[in-house]
Amino acid sequence: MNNDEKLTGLLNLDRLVHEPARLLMLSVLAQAKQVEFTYLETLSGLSKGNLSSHMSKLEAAGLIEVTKSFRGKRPLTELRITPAGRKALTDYRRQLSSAMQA
Amino acid sequence: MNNDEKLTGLLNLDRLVHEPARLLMLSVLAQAKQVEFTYLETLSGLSKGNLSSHMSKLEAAGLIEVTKSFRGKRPLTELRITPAGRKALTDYRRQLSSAMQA
DNA sequence: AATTTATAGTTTGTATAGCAAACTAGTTTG
DNA sequence: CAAACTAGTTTGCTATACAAACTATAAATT
Repeated sequence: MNNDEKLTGLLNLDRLVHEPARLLMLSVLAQAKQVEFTYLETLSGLSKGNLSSHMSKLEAAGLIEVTKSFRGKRPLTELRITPAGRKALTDYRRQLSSAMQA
Repeated sequence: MNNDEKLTGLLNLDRLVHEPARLLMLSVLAQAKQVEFTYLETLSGLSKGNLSSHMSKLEAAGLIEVTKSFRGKRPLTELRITPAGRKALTDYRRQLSSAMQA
């Protein structure tokens, strides 16, 4: 693969992963077994609505799993990365690194 | 800067540079003194309209310079990266690398 | 006990932007 | 001279990122 091909590869980046908010979410999820919605909210500073929307998209694409339960009497939403999500993140990183060093 | 801060830095990425088509354009421009519009068109496979639009945005932000002239009797549009553009690309890469290795 | 405030999200509305189709303007070719 | 090609730009559509408004429950305050 020559230099130009590495660069044009940028156009094939997975847009779902490329979005900064979702890239952050996946990166955090890749490092923990499980993460709470509210933790991500605090960490990222994103609005609940925005975070909820990104969460739904990642879930719909099968990159994360979401479980809703209760802690005491309060709703508790937890997120986990799936094998597909881990692969998507890895692939994304590989493509980007390749283009970066080009 | 701790791990979380590196990751949340993703949210501060320059969206102008982050867009794959423009990242490609800047990356190509960073490696050559000057590049023709038609060259980028062929290389990227982007439609003329799309390319023109991205070019205008990069120019408006001062990241590239565009000169229009004639080669023989045909219009010739050439693009060059500016110091500001080079800096924007460098900063973008640094931020992303930092988050990637986090 | 009733009202306010806080928690934990979801839904809705808006504004931006990426993309290609359609258009403009000039040039070459048959 | 008409058709086709070159080199871009403008326009219109669609998708999406974002926050404000909303829902629902629980805790705190008066």
